[in-house]
Amino acid sequence: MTPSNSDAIFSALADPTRRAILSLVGEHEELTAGEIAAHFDSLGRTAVSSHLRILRLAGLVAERRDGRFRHYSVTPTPADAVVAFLTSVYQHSLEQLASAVKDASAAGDAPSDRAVERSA
Amino acid sequence: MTPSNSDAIFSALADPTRRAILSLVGEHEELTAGEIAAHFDSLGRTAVSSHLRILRLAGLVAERRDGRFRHYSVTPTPADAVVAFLTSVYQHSLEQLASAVKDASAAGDAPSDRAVERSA
DNA sequence: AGCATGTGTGAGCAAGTGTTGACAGACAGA
DNA sequence: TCTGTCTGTCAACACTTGCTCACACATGCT
Repeated sequence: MTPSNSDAIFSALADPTRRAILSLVGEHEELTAGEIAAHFDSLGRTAVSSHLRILRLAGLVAERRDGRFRHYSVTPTPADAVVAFLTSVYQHSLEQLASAVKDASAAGDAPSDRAVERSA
Repeated sequence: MTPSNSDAIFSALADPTRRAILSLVGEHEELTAGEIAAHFDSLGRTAVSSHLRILRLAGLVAERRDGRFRHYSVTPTPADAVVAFLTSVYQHSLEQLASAVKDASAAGDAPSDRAVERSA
């Protein structure tokens, strides 16, 4: 029994590169490791591979092996731990959070991590 | 202008101790640094102080100075960056996320980080 | 003023994390 | 089968992070 899955999830999310990878994969149906690595010039292939491994271990991405390729996709229901935590902390202002989610949903267009800067 | 606030937020959330502190503070209106430290026997007072500083810098907790005491409380609208990111990644299964939030809300009782283990 | 209390800060050390380079395995095509 | 491509893993390095100890600052009480 590992202590808690949320540890792995939050640790995985802590790294900006991994969040970028997750965003990138989320924008597509599936991406191969090579395609992902191609998007990060400043990063070596092995580095991307390592990040992918961590994301996979955290259950945030799924891996599908197809010949010599490995296709990655975001796991559909992964945010459980995150939502559970947010709930436990912000239960008081939960309606606010819910409406924030709704607003974000209405926006439709993926904000992409950078769009968050406005919340400075 | 700092590049992005989400970095600080996700980094702050990456540490289990800090999440525990955040949960603890969230369960109360306000807590002094000493009260918070008292809840973590395995942790020194200065360690808690350091975590508090990181949480404060990330904008996750607010500090109110009252005499020689410092009262900490969770910031009401901090999850913006988290929600924005989740949205960008899971926009496809966003309704699911919204309903998860609603369910958690309905549960009422704070799950507390540990309750997340079920999502293994 | 003097002392006790509540709390943050800086130095130093132990542990963890990310990146790179070299190597190994799996598969497709000739 | 042989070669090239796609990808993961291992060892080593530098960097970052968290913890403790000692000290400093501010406030309240006597």
